[in-house]
Amino acid sequence: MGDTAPRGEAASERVAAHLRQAILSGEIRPGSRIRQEEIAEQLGASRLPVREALRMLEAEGLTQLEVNKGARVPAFDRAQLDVIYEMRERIETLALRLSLPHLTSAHEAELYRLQDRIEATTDVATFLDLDRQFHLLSYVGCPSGELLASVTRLWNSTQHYRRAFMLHKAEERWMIVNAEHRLLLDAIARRDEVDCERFLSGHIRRTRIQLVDHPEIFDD
Amino acid sequence: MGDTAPRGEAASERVAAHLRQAILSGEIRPGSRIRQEEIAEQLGASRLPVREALRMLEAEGLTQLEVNKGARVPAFDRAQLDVIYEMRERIETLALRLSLPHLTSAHEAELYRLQDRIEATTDVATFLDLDRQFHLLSYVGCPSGELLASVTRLWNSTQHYRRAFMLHKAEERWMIVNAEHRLLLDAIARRDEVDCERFLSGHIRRTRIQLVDHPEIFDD
DNA sequence: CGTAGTAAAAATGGATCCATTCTGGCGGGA
DNA sequence: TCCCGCCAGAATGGATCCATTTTTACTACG
Repeated sequence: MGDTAPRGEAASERVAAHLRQAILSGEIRPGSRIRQEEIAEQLGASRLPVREALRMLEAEGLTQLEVNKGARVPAFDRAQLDVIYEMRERIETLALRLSLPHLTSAHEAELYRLQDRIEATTDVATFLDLDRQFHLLSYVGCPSGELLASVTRLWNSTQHYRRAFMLHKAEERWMIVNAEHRLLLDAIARRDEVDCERFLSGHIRRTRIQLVDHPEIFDD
Repeated sequence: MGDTAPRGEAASERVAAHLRQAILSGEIRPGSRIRQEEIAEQLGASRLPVREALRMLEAEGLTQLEVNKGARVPAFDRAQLDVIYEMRERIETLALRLSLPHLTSAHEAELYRLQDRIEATTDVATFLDLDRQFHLLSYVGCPSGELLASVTRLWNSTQHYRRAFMLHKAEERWMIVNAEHRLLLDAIARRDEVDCERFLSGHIRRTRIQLVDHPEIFDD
């Protein structure tokens, strides 16, 4: 290796972090195969921590491993993505409800700051990242690690299709998302459970409907 | 090794199957540490497929791995289990709704047969196993693998606490569960989405409330 | 010309060995 | 007496090497 320090951090976690970034950024596309020794050589590690990392990412919904057939990034068709969004609707509204009482004013301020940055950017990659940060931050008060892990898995699974969608209908989508975020933000600031649930489930439902209506997104 | 055939099946999957059974049956209790070489020696394999298996089970919610600290079976307190049951309420009603249109009469017959066996048994371990089979079978028509995996994870996480609960309040719980199962079964046979959702969410909610009300279950 | 069979190449799974990190018990000092 | 630090044993993480499976490309046959 010679560049990064093996001290202090587990090699498998470094590999996992690298692959996680590569998959979420779209560098590695859904359906494509991930060759262990290719990654190992690329990161200056042996194949073993790579296998370990691929298993870690499997628990996060970012890879799928089959015996003797290697690892792939899972790909979804319209029907499958539709279900994932219905899961998001139910899981994330629960997460927000449980998070709401524990959100501090610091969290609130950070949410507003994130939304300002979302409205300021014109870059799709930045938008996707900030949008993800925005929602996940709103769940940060949630006292259940299991629930947060589920939410993260769902976001991981949808990441690629959100990007494909934004690349098509960016300008229109931008405005809708921002309007819905503002409504949600104010409901959060008011600690209004009912409005939070209403706005969030509506936000996810409308995204789902629009997303599934674009066949060109699913050209794999 | 010398006893089991390494042919045809991956060693890591054999190890995973063994550990899965051991954890779900309560042989390995939540919170307890799982030593890699102990399992490896016990099953006549090296430590590598054991690590692999532990990672697989992590994706199923049956183990938790920490760097340099080994693997543990996750344990939950009352608040955490409460959240898991709220997730079950939302996720499983969705799974049943999506499964319902694809259930065949053969599935129905098998569900009735399972319920008959549930009512016939007096053994807690058998009851837990059949109850799990009953519910998971009702979701088998669900077209989404992600959703089924989520449901399975939730059942894995609750398994130990269901058992602890049944060991305490068995006779009372038995009758309630059976009554609720019969209502659910008939709703499934009628393909009645509304009643299915109502009976299932009620079933899970009442189980949650009773379960969380028993502090002795959480003595770890 | 297309397809099935086969063999070489590549990729994955597993075992053994070594390095690093955690754990637990002991002793010394405040 | 209690607490902190240190040392030995044990457990985990990683690297290299070998076996098995998959894949792919080539050849031969229909």
